Amino acid sequence: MDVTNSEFSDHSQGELLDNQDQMDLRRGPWTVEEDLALINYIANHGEGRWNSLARCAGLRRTGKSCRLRWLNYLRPDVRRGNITLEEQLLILELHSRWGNRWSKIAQQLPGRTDNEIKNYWRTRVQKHAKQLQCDVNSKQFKDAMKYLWMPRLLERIRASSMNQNNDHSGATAHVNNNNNNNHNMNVYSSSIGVQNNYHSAFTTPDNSSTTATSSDSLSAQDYYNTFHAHDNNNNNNDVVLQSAQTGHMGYQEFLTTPSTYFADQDLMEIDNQHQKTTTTTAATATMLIAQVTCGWVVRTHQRIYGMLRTTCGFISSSSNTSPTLMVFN
DNA sequence: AACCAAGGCAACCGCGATAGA
DNA sequence: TTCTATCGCGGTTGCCTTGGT
Repeated sequence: MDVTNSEFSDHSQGELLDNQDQMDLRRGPWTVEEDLALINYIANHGEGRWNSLARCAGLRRTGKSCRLRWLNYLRPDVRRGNITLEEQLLILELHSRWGNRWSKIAQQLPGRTDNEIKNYWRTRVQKHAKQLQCDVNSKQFKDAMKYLWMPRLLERIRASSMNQNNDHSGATAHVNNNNNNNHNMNVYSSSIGVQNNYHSAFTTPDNSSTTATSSDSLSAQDYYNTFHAHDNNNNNNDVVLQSAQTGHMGYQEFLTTPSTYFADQDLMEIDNQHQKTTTTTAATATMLIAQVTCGWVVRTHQRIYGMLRTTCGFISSSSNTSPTLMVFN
């Protein structure tokens, strides 16, 4: 493939290059040699000033191209591999909050790039919307995400966590090791404080067990169940209940799935104790659980559920737990 | 084995924001 | 204040892979 771009121009940004430079510029996939040149140069001189960096490194690429390659692929902390269930959950939740703010969303998933998340959204999430024959921004689709997809992800995360605990006792020890590096870690660090803690969570070697697979897709029956209910009754709560009763989740499990029952004021109350910033929605609970089950606190996340139940007025055997349990040692 | 369609993803493009001369 | 260079973001494109026929 001839990747030389004789037509390249980016004059709109004032990134002017002389004609000879433009003739020589390469486009398309990067070669190993180019990657090495970029890595070596940045290792010795640091990043920034991308146009001059490209020239000094002897790369026949635009500064933009170099920056993109570095940020999205070569950076040492880029996290490769499939999007995990926890990450999926976070993406769904954060997108519902922030929309297509890919960069902002990516900041909450250390090692993931905005490009990767954007691609995930466009290929996986929009596929579901297409299956539903509805717009990805429609209420119909958002309901499907909130009441089916996200609870399903939670269930799978929980199941995966259980398996890890049951299958190998080392899982707990590992989590504890992580926690040792994060004394007094606070689950309610929420979107602002998540990043540091998240990183250690993602280093859990067993997280591949929660990697996304094709089975993440909602089945046609799921859609039917949800929207058949929707057709019969426009009351959202009824839709939820019917979905729970007819879907894969058991009713009791459904009741204890945070995104289905959390009231805004409940979480606002909790969230206010830890940050005075954003309005917290029911879906925040989903994110918190995702964080919890990410690995740092697999052993204790059942207690979190208990606390959350208590917070929402669900009296259970775990109701003697209190919000203080949200701080881990 | 060959062809085709769909999916996944890396890379590119355009534009607005920002910094600094 | 204006102009230019650069950065960063979101949208889009197009190539490669995979799965189905």
